[in-house]
Amino acid sequence: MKTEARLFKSLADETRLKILWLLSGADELCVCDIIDVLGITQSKASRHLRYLYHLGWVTDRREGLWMNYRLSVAAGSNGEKLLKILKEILAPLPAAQALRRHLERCLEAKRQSDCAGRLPADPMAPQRLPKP
Amino acid sequence: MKTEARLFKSLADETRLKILWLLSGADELCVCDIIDVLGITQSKASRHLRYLYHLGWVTDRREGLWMNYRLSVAAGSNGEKLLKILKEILAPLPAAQALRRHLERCLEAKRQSDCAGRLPADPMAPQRLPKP
DNA sequence: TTGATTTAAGCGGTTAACCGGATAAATAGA
DNA sequence: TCTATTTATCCGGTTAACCGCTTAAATCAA
Repeated sequence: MKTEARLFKSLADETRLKILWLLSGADELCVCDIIDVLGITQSKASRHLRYLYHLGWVTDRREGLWMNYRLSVAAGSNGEKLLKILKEILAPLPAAQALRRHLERCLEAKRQSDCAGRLPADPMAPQRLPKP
Repeated sequence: MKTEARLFKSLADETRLKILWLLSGADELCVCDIIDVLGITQSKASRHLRYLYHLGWVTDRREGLWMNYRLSVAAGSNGEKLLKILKEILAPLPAAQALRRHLERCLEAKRQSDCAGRLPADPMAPQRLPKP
């Protein structure tokens, strides 16, 4: 039953809760998205994402310099059940809703400003603007 | 969201998981029941039960020397949802099933010997009031 | 009152979790 | 190649969690 306690422990941290919440509303996010939206240090974001990765909550996908993470819970698994409850618990919270909106704003800003330079879509866009 | 992280943290301990599991299969248990079934120290059992009490997982009811605890999750609450998932997660585990059987054996022994297990090995000693 | 019994809480010690800052690794472009 | 950018990891320091032992509090019987 130590395994099950560890599963709950992976949800016993506010930052990880927020990360899972954000990922549950976006198909894929990179580390710098998490950094921007949550306003946390790079080491903190990366550490928690690797933590979730090693526990099987997320998968990683490299795309050039960026590492993208997305939720990965098998249908019928304990993780899926817990994630469902987690969403039910967080959904009514104003703080959680604000986080979702903040994420959308950050993603939109990224699309417009530059980081579209990440995608080989627009060769006319200025390459890699400095981040604030 | 700190509150929600704390809620998951209350399940991030193997002993508390076992206690909730036992309580979910018995209407009421006293501290010494937990001690016997889990084979843990008195301070450990009491500490975790008070922890669960202060978080609203259980209620207490004094009955003479004994303090009885029972689950207390409001219908539709986050706690009720989590408890449901917890039971689904633990139910198929052999360790959890064995725990349930062990609890039944302990309770049966207690019923038969009329609390003898908790008293000094003196058959002539005055009997304490039997528990309903 | 005294003594026995159960439980809660206090006390120190150990371990684990979390953090920020620094560094290393990986990648891409010049 | 060299440089810039992103991410992962390492390093230490701090805090929080958990534990066993002990003591205090509550209860009941003699």
